[in-house]
Amino acid sequence: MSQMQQVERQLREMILGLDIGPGEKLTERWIESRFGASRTPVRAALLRLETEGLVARDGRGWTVSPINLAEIEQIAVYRQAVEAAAARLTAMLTDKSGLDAIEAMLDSCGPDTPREEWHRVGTDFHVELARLSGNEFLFRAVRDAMTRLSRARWLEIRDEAASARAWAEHGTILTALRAGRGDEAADLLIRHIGGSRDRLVGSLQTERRGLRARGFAVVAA
Amino acid sequence: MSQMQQVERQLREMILGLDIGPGEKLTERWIESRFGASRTPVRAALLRLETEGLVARDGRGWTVSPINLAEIEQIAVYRQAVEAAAARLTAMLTDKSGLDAIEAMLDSCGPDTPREEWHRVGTDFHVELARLSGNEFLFRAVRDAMTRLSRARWLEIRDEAASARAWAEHGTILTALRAGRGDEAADLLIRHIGGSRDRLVGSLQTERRGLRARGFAVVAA
DNA sequence: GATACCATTTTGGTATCCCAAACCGGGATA
DNA sequence: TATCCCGGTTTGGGATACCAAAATGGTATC
Repeated sequence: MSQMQQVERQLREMILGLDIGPGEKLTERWIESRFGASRTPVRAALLRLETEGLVARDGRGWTVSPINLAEIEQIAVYRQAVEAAAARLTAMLTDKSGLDAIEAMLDSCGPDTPREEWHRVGTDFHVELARLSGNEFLFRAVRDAMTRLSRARWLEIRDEAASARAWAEHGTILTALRAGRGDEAADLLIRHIGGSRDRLVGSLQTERRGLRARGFAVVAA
Repeated sequence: MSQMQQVERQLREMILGLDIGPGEKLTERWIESRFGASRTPVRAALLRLETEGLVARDGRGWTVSPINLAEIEQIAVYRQAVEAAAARLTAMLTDKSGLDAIEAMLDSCGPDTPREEWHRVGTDFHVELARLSGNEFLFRAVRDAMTRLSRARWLEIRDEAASARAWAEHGTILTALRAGRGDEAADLLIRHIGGSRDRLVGSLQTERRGLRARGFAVVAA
């Protein structure tokens, strides 16, 4: 694997893992020394992460993108559009094996599953569903949206009840899809995403003070 | 403006203007000498154009993305999802001045308007409509989709009747939006995009032999 | 104590150099 | 004639040097 890809992957992991806080300044030279690569691959990695929305230009320099509540709300609307469309396509599939795989993935999460895994599976549910649609653009849209939401979702304070409800909603969506009821699945998905957004934004607004205290930039809605 | 941005803009224009044919090989050194910049800004420009889908990796090297009929059909589905969502948002606006501006843009095209201008306005109708939604992600999605479609739309053989019909559809969509009938506008938009896609793909399939003769790579659906 | 100003350092933008791998063309061979 | 092989050339990936602009920090001034 090329160094550019390595730098990109490691830097993305540090950003998504909050090892570098939202809003923090980045210098090409720091990244260079941190990962033992020269500026050429570093710049390439930054350019790509910029298109992913994980890094942003700040004047002449670079910044880890802040958590942006307005953006989170806009992404929810965007997701509702593309995930509903993907669901309608997926419901028309005759081969249900893809749905089985997604269900197995959901079922693999139990009470003792680490939080990290819940986070990943909760993301992959949506991404893999979009992939099943067979439409590359819908898939990328969902994947990129979930990437942008990743840090916010990680910072969210989720109560047990909310998590259980979300998982139940995933189940009903799968059931509708398996039965070929695309419109119903789309509708459920839209409500599910709306609910997620409300809880997410609410949680972050509550937590805002604490997050700022940790040095995380949180931009208001 | 930085050289990277200049190279990016000029190269994009050459690709969209078919000065460099779809499928053609690109070398960083050729671009470097062509635009009088060094490889650093050239590489940055290529990385960005890659995310726009105008340029693709070909093994170790670079290629101008071919015209891809399968991609065009997938983009249509994607557009239907995001443009319908944008239309529903736009219909809820109380301020109709944005719609007035779009209508004025449409009206500025007359019988003696150059083809280039029709192409641009036909694109901007959709992009500006999405911009009015106020949702940055829907806007970018439409803008990027239209960019990817640009070359194919330019190569399309459009008969007078089809163009007139498309323009009439634009008008009815605006009317529905102005009246706040978002669902109707969304439905009209979905049909409009579907019709565009059918004519576009049909035209390209008919033209395929001729396009190949011009050295343009056209990938089948 | 606050502020304006200047010297120094840092930083991103660019040009250029090196290298290993891929590519290409021609000649030998079957 | 078709195929294989080999060496020279090209090419992208990476490293580094240089520069102008921006940030920084300390100092003199009010």
